[in-house]
Amino acid sequence: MVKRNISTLHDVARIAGVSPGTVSRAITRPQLVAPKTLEKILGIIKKLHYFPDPAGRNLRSSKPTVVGAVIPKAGISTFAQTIADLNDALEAKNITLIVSQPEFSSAASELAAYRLLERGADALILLGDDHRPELFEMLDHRALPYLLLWTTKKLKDQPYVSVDQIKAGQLAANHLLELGHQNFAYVGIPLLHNPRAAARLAGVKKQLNQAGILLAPNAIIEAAHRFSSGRDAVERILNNYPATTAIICTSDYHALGVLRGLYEIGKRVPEDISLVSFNNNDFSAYTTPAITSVDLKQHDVGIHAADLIIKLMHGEQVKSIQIQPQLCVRESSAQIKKSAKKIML
Amino acid sequence: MVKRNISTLHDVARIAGVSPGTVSRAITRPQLVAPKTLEKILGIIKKLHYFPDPAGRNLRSSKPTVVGAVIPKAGISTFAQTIADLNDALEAKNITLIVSQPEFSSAASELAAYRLLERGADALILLGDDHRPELFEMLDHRALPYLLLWTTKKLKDQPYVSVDQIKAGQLAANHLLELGHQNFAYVGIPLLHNPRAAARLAGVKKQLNQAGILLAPNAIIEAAHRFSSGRDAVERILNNYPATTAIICTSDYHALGVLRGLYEIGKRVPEDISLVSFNNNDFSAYTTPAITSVDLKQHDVGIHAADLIIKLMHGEQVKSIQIQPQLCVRESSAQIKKSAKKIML
DNA sequence: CTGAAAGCGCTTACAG
DNA sequence: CTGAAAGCGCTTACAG
Repeated sequence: MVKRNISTLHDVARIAGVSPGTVSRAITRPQLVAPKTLEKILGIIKKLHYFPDPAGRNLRSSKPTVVGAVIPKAGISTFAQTIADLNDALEAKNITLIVSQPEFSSAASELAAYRLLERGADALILLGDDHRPELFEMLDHRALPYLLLWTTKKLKDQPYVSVDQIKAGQLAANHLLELGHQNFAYVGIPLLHNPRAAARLAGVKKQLNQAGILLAPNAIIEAAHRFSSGRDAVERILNNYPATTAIICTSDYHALGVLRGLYEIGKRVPEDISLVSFNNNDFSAYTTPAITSVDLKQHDVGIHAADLIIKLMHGEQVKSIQIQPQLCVRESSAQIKKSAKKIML
Repeated sequence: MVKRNISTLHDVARIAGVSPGTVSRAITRPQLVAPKTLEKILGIIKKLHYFPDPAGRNLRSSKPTVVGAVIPKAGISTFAQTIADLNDALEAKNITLIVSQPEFSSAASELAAYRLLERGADALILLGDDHRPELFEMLDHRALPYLLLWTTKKLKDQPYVSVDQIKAGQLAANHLLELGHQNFAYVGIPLLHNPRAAARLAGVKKQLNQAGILLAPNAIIEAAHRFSSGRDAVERILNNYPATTAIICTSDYHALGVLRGLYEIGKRVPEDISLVSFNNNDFSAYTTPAITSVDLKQHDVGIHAADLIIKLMHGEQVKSIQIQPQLCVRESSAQIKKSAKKIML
């Protein structure tokens, strides 16, 4: 271990010829200190490069200063933008964010939550709503505020910031229906462990069903959340269901892979096949063709989450937020060709 | 503020009928405690959901547990992957990473560094080598270990994990030279504030000069680090320097934009123009055409950084690491066409 | 193997 | 406006 050589509040007090209490007040509530004393103390603080040891401070004051976030890995850094936004917004309020990104499993998440608390988290941000009740009992018992992100169930008693995933699915499907498509395939993250992706698919099905269209089970391809899985899915789609004229991808990562796969076998997008996806990643407007995508508003999630968790830490009541997704139409989706329609009929 | 309701070490001791010291030992050095006592204590700890308050623990033991990282924003989340890798590797050693992403300026970085220390950082990771000496004096004075990431100067006394950016530039230029190109343009991040991008460009120029080729000043386009800037640069390139057959982009973000820009004006890649870039982002292998890119090994940087900062926190000597970049040839670069050669002669 | 005691660096009523 | 004192929750020699 490295030996430290740090001046303490007592050092400052000794040199300034005042009591430690006065130095403490000079830092935390300067209006309580006489201007001349204050000036002298601040000068010494500056000269010594002194600042309060957070351990001592926390022990005494118990103001919440640390938010822990459990954000499981989802194959690709899906949530990087939200984490960055959250970090920025919390830092602006002098709150520290500590993040744990365990593998995707509820046991690993729960362990990660405990570890964050042991490392000093005063509040917790958790992904999804698939947690054991014991975890919430413990949080309640310790009166630890927490916030759920990207939940898919309607929660009554637990504060959350979520995106209407069903609506997102409906927007995607509706867009393609309006363009005249009737033969759909779907490429998605394995649904079992991802209620958000499952909800998007549910929205897609719902909208298709309203139009009297059934999404055939073998037209649903589950694939790991990687570009390569998207590419590899293309062959299976066209084998399983050659009439496909529209593909819906559960994320832009899949979509870029699918785009690549279609290019490799010589299918043109959108002339032969239309493609719609979710997330509206930063790259989606610049691929060729640019990807039509439903924006899931990651940025807004981060901003609202910071806002709500801070309020919760201050003991305030809070209203959960359901964010509305937004369709961004680009080049990968187009009116179905008459020839394709004929083949189908 | 929320009121807490947490059992302390004293509560555990009281219920177990032992002294607080014994409970502390049961947690930190169980081999010093009699098995029967230990069992009883651990049972109560479990029942009470007790875990030690890190504030109390830190105050007393002064073992380093928190690493702070100052990673300025670079337009896009360039460093997200490295931060995630670093976080994972540190978490595995029970070290907490706290990150600050200030705007790109050395004053903002220095302030961020101080803020991280005030929030409990026991060691610091800093980006680049453009820091005021006062910062290092302060760190030395407090015996705080620190590590520099992505430096471009050769440092003797300061530990760093860096990538050989000049070499990266040379690899890119050399690849295109071998393909017969002689008329180059460059699209890059504004060089003034980005020594890494500047070093890559220096490598490019060096390699070109060895081949007797001069990169014309108006063939160097500086652009903000966004996809759109890459796209917008295309027009300027072809206006400034119509003979261009090869474009080097300082990042894959620019490259995707440039690809898009070239597509929009009807230039084919690589038939008309070859494109080489840096970073080897995850999407680069899946665009159409796939982007030839020099891998800057972000993942390795994160892993090595975690390793070194942990050693430094334990007071160990450490050898700085210079990572070698690696060229990944894909579809965006090709042998120059004879016709293009003729035009140039 | 265990307990009593001191103390880590701070903050905060309390008294003056 | 300031000081003396208590104490936040823990760990760690020290003594037994």
